[in-house]
Amino acid sequence: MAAPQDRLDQMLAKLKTRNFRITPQRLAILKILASSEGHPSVERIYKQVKETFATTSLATIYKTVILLKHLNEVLELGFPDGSNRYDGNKPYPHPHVVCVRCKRILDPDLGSLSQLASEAAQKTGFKIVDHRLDFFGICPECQRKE
Amino acid sequence: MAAPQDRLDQMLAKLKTRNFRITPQRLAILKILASSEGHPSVERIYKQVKETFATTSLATIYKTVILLKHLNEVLELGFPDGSNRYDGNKPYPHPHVVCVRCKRILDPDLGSLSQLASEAAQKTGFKIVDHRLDFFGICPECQRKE
DNA sequence: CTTCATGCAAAACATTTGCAGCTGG
DNA sequence: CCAGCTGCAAATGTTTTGCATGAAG
Repeated sequence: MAAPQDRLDQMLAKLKTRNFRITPQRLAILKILASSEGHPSVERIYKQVKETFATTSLATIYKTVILLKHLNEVLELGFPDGSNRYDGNKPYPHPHVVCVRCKRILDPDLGSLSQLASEAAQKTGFKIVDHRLDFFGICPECQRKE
Repeated sequence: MAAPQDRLDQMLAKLKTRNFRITPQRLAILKILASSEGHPSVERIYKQVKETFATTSLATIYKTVILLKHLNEVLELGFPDGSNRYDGNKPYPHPHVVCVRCKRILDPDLGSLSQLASEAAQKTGFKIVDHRLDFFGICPECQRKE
């Protein structure tokens, strides 16, 4: 996984290149996303930013996250129940393992996924440009609490 | 793929077993879902049902779809943009190929997915109970229109 | 300085809920 | 008959939008 500082610098560089401003609020959001081990939700980011900037609004978080998504600097993980989680650490498609109890999300290193993608392309004639792979289950910690 | 008639019968059987009533509206919804080649949205189901029952309400569609989801007779596919699509034909997890242009969704037959699941379980210690695999791309028809 | 971002509040949406009346079994 | 379903309308919850003010560059 990339060092958080690297990711932060990459994000900042992209914003500067595209002439978007670096505001204190944005910087705070970037920092959280760049080191997002926990794949935070918008609400979680909001609460963290408010610890530093008490007047920050949810709208600002949404606007920034959408901006970063369009710049391909954050990966959006939407779930059927409407919850959205964000990964600024690895902003490209990759498999996830989601605990259905505590909602923690991990990134396992899996081989042979690209193989599946070409199989899908071959069998359907689609030109594949993106993917999403989630496994749902119960994490070791929650299993212990059973 | 199961014959639509088989799926319809299975759904009806499950409803009867659990003592849920077979109303004309429900029957119409079941028929659509049982033969859901197109992975319809709630809105799409609503429009189709209204052709037969003009006074049907959206709430009824939602209630029925949620009921079927809880009975494991329909698979819900939620997407980050908030759109939900339903598959009553194969109500168990399976890979999808989604056209980002026309939104059509196909079911490719892919091997070696269970292999990935065990790899994920092994590497994370999770007890895997469900999964979701989507490939996004451009279908042959939309490629032709390029 | 000028333009863009912020933050508030209101709007927009999709989905859910409450409830009176209807109807399947 | 009568529990459960329907359909309406109102409520909900989340994300988006408009706009006046403020700050980045």
